[in-house]
Formats: sequence, structure tokens, C-alpha cells
Amino acid sequence: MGTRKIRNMEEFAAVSGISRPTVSKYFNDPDSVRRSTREKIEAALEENDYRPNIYAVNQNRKLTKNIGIVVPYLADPFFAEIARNIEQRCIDSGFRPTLFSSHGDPELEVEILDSLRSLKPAGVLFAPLGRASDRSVIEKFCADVPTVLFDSNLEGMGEAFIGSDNHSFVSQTVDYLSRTGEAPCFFEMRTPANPNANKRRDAYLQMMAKIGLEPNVFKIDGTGWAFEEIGRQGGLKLLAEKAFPTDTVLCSNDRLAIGFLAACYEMGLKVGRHDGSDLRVASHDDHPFSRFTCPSLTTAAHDYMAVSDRSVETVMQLIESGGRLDKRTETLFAARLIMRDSA
Amino acid sequence: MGTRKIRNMEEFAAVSGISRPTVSKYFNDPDSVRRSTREKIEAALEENDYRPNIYAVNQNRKLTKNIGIVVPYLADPFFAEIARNIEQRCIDSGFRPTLFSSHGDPELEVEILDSLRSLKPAGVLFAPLGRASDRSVIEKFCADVPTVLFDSNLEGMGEAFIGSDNHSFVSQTVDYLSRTGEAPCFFEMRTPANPNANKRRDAYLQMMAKIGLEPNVFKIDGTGWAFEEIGRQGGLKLLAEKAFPTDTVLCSNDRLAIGFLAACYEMGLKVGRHDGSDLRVASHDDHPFSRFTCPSLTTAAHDYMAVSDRSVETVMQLIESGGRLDKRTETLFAARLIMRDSA
DNA sequence: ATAAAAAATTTACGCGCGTAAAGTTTTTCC
DNA sequence: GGAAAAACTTTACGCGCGTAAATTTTTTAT
Repeated sequence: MGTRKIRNMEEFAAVSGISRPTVSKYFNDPDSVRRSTREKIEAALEENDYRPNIYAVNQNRKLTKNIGIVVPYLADPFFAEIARNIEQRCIDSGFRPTLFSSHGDPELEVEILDSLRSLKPAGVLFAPLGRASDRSVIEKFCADVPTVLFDSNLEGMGEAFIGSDNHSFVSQTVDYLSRTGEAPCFFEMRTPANPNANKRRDAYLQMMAKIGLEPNVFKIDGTGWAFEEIGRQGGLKLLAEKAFPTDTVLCSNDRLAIGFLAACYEMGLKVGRHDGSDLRVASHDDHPFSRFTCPSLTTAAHDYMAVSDRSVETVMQLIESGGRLDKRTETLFAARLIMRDSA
Repeated sequence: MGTRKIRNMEEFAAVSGISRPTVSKYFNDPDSVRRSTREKIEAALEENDYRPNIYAVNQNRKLTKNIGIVVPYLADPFFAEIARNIEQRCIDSGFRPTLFSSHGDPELEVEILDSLRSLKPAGVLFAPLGRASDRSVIEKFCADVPTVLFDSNLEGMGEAFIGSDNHSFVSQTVDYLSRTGEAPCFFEMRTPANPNANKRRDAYLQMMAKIGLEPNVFKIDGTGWAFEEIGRQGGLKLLAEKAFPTDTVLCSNDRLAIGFLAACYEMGLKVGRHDGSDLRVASHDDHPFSRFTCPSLTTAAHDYMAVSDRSVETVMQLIESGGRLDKRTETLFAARLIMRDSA
């Protein structure tokens, strides 16, 4: 092991006693060489710390082993968690994931896609900003780079979409709330950041119609990704106006709900499902912090694992099929109701 | 613009009417070529969408334009925010940042450093896990790759450290709390994840001695990075035992405090600085969610911007000086007290 | 205008590796 | 044991670009 530093594959091949082309073959797929050969190479690998130069490798390989992961807003722990799962699964499959966050900024999203192009990734897992996204740019990107969309769907773009079934979220919360108390009012942003919000509102209207209750949708102002503050401001305003006709508020998502709960607290309202409470609040997403709100938040949980697992599976399939799939599939996973103290 | 797709710099040089070596020079530094030449190249760039192949570029360049950013736990919005700032500043300086999260796992941290090596980055901005980090691996890494540590210091490692002045956090909160009510008890993990926690406890003890009050440190069990749950469990236990001799609890950090507030709520205790409250709770970090807790959390804020700005400035200096600095500097930024409703 | 300086061009090589083709050795199998 | 198959070695080329050296052109300065 006291040998000098290995500078390239040529030198490493020499010390391992195997020819360079065979060593190259080994690094591309260790099982493609004879067992005895593999053992020699791996023995040499123990003694010397050589690793192929990824730049030289990627320059010559038709397809890199890179996978791009793009999320809209990494400061949202929901995306941090899902990105973490996806990252790990990609590594386990022998790929090199690179994580990007658009930070809620459509221009940054475009820049990321641009920079992703030059990475020549084998595949991309992309959760777009949604409404604010530059659709034409994304369309071109998807045409050039094998892409799987997740979390937020853009009609017809990418080779597949994997996400959560918004209807399943809302039907469970509305059903639960209406069975156990007054009918829920729906609390959302007037101009929601992504299409999931619209699906949730529609599901709410549909559910209320189905069970024969009067729907009440409250749309609050505010743009951007600072959902908590938007929820808080909107909540303060509506609560001051005593706008809610029932004692139950269903928020479009947990981050909005976190802000709304802060507003309730500031207004001196007691939130909860127990006697003596002024208001029930529920929501959707099962945000990592939702169990630490006061009171803990009743919500509907994403199947994080299913979404990230299936997304990675799909992009792997996509890569194996050479970058195109026969037809664009949309996979939605159902939600799970999480009953806590707020409703 | 109707020309065929440009395949390499040779072809691009042809359509721009400039020789390839000069075009290469341009891409390395647009200001290194004559104005008229730059304009010709940029005109051609408008018409054709050519970008140098980064793999070929990085293979030949002695130093890449890559910068690695490593944070211990991206699901913590604090790190997500600081990473975002650092990313942007790197881009503005003409570098390509790549973000990694150790997700609280020391083995993953080692893998990341390993994979970072092969990226041959010009510089690395590294916030280590802390106590759990494999110090010998990190030491070797820092010896090979120009690295600036931030947030969490490891004695002597890296070319510089930039972080927050823990004493400044604690002195401000202790001073404020002791002036406005009963003496604060200190609430922390028994085996904290990083060295900042130890510095904060020491600062607490020192402050209490200075102002002549009896210190009360409560150490709770739990390992890992699920601080909220650890704080909640520890809080439930201590509150049930009525362990706190005063009505004021100072948490080591906001995530612990968020869990502690949940515990208080569950125990039916009213937290706040107003009359009729049972307990005052304060903390440190100004976590992005701390203004949405119920009640909103009185805390001491990091100077996010200063830390991220200075970190990037330092790594740029480091790169310019060829990867080594004359002497290792430690820069600490003071905290700012944020008075909210919890104390 | 002329010399000196600056910038661009031409030519050429090398980076580290993928990969193809032809030849050689080893393994497998009846 | 012998032939076919499999795996390996040798040789060679190319990927796209950085970069050096020598030469030519353009700009700047006197």
C-alpha cells in the first residue's frame, strides 16, 4: 500500500495487474468481469484509493449516472423530507443525485433547468413551482431531458406524474369533520401557488354537495411561498370580521393552518375538538411540524414513502427505456387521516 | 438562427467568426478578450444556444468552478434558509454550488465528503454534524480540499470558521429574562448534537454567576436530530415532575422550544409574559417557524445574512489564495434579541 | 508614421476515459 | 481432450476542451 498516488486508470490497471479496458469495464459494471478479475481489482482498490475521474467518465459515456432532483421550496420541511428519501433511493440504485431548490422563484427554476441540461442527467425528478412556472421552458426541457414530474402536475408534461390524490385528502377530512361537528368552512389562498390547491377546493365543493351541506370558501390574499404569514394575516382578518358561519375551518394545507392557528391564538380563541373550544381547525399534508402546533393539528397525511419510491422507480424505468415511456401515466396515492387535537 | 445545432466549441467558434482558443478564453473570462471580440461572440451566443461541455471543461481546468455546500440537516428550515443564501451568493460570484445534506447521519456525511472529493471543487462550505462527525475523516478532507467551516466549529479544522457568537445569544436572553421576571432555568439535551449547545450552557452558567442568580440546568434524554419530539418528551416529563424551580424556561434552541411549547400546551399550562401566564419560555436561533408558535417565541436571532455572506466571502478569498489561508480565523456574529409573546 | 504592445490565429498536444477491433488466453462443456 | 465460448489483452481512436508556442494582425503610444 506504500505505493505512490495513482493518477489515472492506466496506472491503476498496472498495479492491479489487469488491462485498462477491462478495468474500465469493471467500473461500469463490476459483474461484467470474471470473478477472479473482479477480486484482483477490488484487492488493488483496497490498497490504493483510486476513483475514476468523473469528468472524463461523463465526457465519454453517452449517458451519465446523474439524476437531477428539483423541488420548489426547500425551506418547507415537507420537500426536504421527500428530497431526502428520493436522494437515498437514487444512491441505492447506483446514481448520483443532485438536489436543487427553486426557492419559490420561477426565474431560478428556469436557471436550474438550464444548468441541469449541461449536467446531462440520465433522468430528472421535478416538482415544479406550479402556477408560476414558465410552462414553455419546462415543456422544452421535458422534450430534451427524460423527466418525471412529482408533487405538482403540469398537464401533459414529463413522461409521468406521481403525486397525492387531493380528492382523497379532502374527502377524508370533510367526512370526518362533518360527521363529528359543524360543517367545515374552507380556507385557502386566492391565487394558490400550485394546482393541488385548486383540486382540493374542488374536492371540498364536491364533497359538501354530496353530503348536502352548504359550502363556504374563504379566499385570502397574498402571493409567494410564505404561507404561514399569509395564513396568519388572512386568519386575523377573517376572525376579526367573524366571517366564519360555522365553528370549523378546513385549511387547504398545513402551512396555511400553522399561520391560521397563530392568528386564532392571537385573537384569544381556543382551538380544539373538546368541549369549551371555540373553533375546530383541520388541514392537509401532515407537515413535519403539524404535530407540534398548539393544539396539534388534525390533518391528512401524504404517503411520502410511496410518492418518493414510485417516483424513483418510474425514473429508473424511464432511464432503462431510453428516456421515453410508451404513455404518460399519472399515479396518485391516497391520503391517511391523522386525528390530533385541533379538530 | 436557423443554423444547425452546435456540437462543440469548434463549431461555435466557426459561426462566431472567432478562433476556438479565443472563444475558450472568453468563456473563462469574458473580460479577457477585446471588446469587439466579446461582442461578436455574444452575438453568436444569441443566435445559437451553445454552452461549453462542463465535463470537458472540468477535466482540463486545473480548478473547477464548483463549490460544495454541506449542511447537517436540511429538514431544519434554518439550514435550508442559510443554504439558500449561500447558494445565491456563489452563483453571483460565477460558481456552481452543489448542495448536500448529511440528514443527521455521520456515515452519510462521510459519503458526501467522499463524493465531494471527486467533484474536485474549488472550495467547500461545510457545516458539520458536530459531535457525531468522524473527525479524522473531516481532517483529511480539509487537508485535501479548501474548506471553510460554518455554523458548527471543529477545533482547528478547515481554513476558517464562521458562525454565531453563542455567548451573545445567551447573555441577551438571560439578561432580558432576569430583568423582567424570575430567573431562567436552562433546558437542553443531555448529549447535544453540536458544540454550540455546550457553549450556550456554559454561557448560561457564566451569566447567572455574573448576575448572582442560582443556575438550574435541566438535561433531557434523546439522541438524533428530532429535536422537537425530544423537547416535547423532555418537557412533558419535567413538567409532570414540577421540576422547574422558577416560572421561566430558557431552551437551548428553538426546535427544542417548539417541542417544549407543545408539552406545555398538552399539560394545560399557559405560556406567556402577560399576567395570568404560568410559564415564560424563551430560546435561541430565531427559527423560521418561531414566530408562528403559540404563543410566538421570544428568542435570539442569528445574523443569517452576515454568516452566509462572510462564509462565501471567505471561501472566495480562500480560492483566490490558492486554497490556503495564512492563519485560521474564527468569525462570530452577535445575536439580536427578538421579543415576542412567550417571554 | 512607426515601433512597441496587445490581442488574435494557427498549430499542436494532452487530459482521462469509453469503446471498438483484432488477437490471445482462459474457461466451459460434451 | 478438444472445440466452442467467454473473457481478457493489445492497439488505437476520439470525446470536447485547456493551453502552450509561434506567428500574424490589430491596437496603442510616441
